[in-house]
Amino acid sequence: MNEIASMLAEAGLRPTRQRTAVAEALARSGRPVTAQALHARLTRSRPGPGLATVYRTVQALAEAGLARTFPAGDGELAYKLCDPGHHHHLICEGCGLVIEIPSCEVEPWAARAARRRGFALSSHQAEVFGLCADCSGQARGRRSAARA
Amino acid sequence: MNEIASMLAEAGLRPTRQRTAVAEALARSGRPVTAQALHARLTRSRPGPGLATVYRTVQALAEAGLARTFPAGDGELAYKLCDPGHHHHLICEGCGLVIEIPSCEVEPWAARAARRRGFALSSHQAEVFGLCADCSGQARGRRSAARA
DNA sequence: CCCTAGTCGAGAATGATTATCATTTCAATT
DNA sequence: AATTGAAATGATAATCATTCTCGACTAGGG
Repeated sequence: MNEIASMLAEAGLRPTRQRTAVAEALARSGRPVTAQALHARLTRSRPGPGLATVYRTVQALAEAGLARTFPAGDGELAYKLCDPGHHHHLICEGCGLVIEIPSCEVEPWAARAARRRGFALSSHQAEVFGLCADCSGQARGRRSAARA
Repeated sequence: MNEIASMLAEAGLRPTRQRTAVAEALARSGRPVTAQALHARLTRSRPGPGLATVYRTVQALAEAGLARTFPAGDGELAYKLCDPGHHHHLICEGCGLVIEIPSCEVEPWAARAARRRGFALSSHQAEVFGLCADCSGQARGRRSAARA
């Protein structure tokens, strides 16, 4: 019934209680989360999936193309539920918010760059970093309004 | 005297024997290498810098802007000596060859994408993947010439 | 030559990820 | 509702890259 559950099923993953919980938590967060953080969040109060299961689930989601990985600070990996199609990301350096950019105007540049050096193009990848409206607004407000 | 040594000195890193060895090995390789691999290579026959020193050195190089990091397979980090300026990379999925692409035609797209969603642009990053001339040539040759 | 900050190195410690394997659950079927 | 084989789970141990510790060492200025 659940939207999340059917998404799992379509990817060939049995929608178990644990997997659904992991995928839901991932969806709820909306920004990249590490497996560790996810596990902590899921087991803070109520009992939740085991750590190994969380790892297995996020990896399965990534393999199925339903999630993307982001390098998190040190060498850790963070995961985020993403649309399966090709897209890029706009990432807020303040709060970690991630927005998908569907249109791909990078393609021609990538093709040209590859061809020019004798490469057979296979794919490309691009991310844009900055401060989201909220975060840059806060930064500006802190100067002028100095609100309590 | 050494070119490598003076590069280190300019970055505020004392050009010790160990550091120079690490930087030279990195330069010799020309493609991303993990700290582990670098250490193995440096100590295979002759005695070389300790593992901790290799880690410290590649990190220092990265912080100084003389090296870039690449995610290597699993969660490991690989390092490669790079020009300090802004550039992108063309990466061969066959042999790991990395070519720097200096011109940045991605900038306007990144700026537009950010502005359109209220982001204050701070930076962007892009990589192109494919097969280099040699690797795609081999793939083709294997079919037609089947050379020994 | 002596001093001091910067370096080194060997090995212990850390911490994320993965493997193990007995147990449980799924879901299709009887 | 009971059966069943495969898939999934979880507690824990094992791995393995990376970082820390701290005593020894070095370079270069005074």
